[in-house]
Amino acid sequence: MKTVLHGGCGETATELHTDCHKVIMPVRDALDVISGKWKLPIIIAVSRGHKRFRDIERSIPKITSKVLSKELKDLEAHKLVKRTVYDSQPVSVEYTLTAYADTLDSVINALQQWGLQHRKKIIGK
Amino acid sequence: MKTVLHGGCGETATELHTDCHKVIMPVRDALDVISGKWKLPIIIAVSRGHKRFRDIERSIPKITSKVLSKELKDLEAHKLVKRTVYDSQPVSVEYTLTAYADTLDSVINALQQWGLQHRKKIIGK
DNA sequence: GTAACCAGTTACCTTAAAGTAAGTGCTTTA
DNA sequence: TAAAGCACTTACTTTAAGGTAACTGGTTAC
Repeated sequence: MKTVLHGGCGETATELHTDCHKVIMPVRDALDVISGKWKLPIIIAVSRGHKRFRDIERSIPKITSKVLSKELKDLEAHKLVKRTVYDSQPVSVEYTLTAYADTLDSVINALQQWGLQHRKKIIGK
Repeated sequence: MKTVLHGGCGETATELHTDCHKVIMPVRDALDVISGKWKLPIIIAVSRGHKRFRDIERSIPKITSKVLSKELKDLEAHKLVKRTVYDSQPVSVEYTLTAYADTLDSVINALQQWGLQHRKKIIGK
């Protein structure tokens, strides 16, 4: 995993630019972690109680095991998801959200609300 | 532009899945519109008062005119940005946010806040 | 009159994300 | 004992996003 934080640019910054960058940089940092088609859907699925690999897979339309496997590893590396192996018979694996993932709640809520009204706007016209 | 809304999947839905999809689908609808490296940075730049093409270009580190041109068209198609041509001498072009784009405020704020604390967490360790 | 600014466009190329399909090793159920 | 479930992996291909660089056609400032 590459962890990137977005820093300044090489240019002479005007007041407007400086102000602007103060918003753009953190937003890009956040997008680096959560953007892509699958990361938020996976976080949502796990937060709703889907803990097992196949269970998560079934709860997210169209996802494949290959993609799920890869994204879960990314999320684990970002400390958003915890993977626990229980050596029962047979061995079972559980994925849970970390406390850190809970801090994404406001982001998910904002996106959900916006997505809902966007859908209404699209359908309603 | 393709406008996609995420609908149900073909499977028999359990209670958990139904609940889960109610969150996943709108989030994916929202991500379809705003994800990618450049859309939110552009919206932020325009909202901060950068109206002219070259001005926006300069305010966003590393963006190129090709990408900016394409993304502005996308945003216009999604009714988030308005392009106005003034036939002064020489002709000037201005980009402004629509009222609809203002509804993204809570999304941008949530991402900015999360990005800031994420940056602190990464640097602080 | 030439250099620079504006608002882009064009062609080409690289990389990363995602999709397709099949297979692995293990276990439990019918 | 054959089928199906679990948790994945591997190999290959397609698609989309983004980057590089040059160029257009107009305008204005030096």
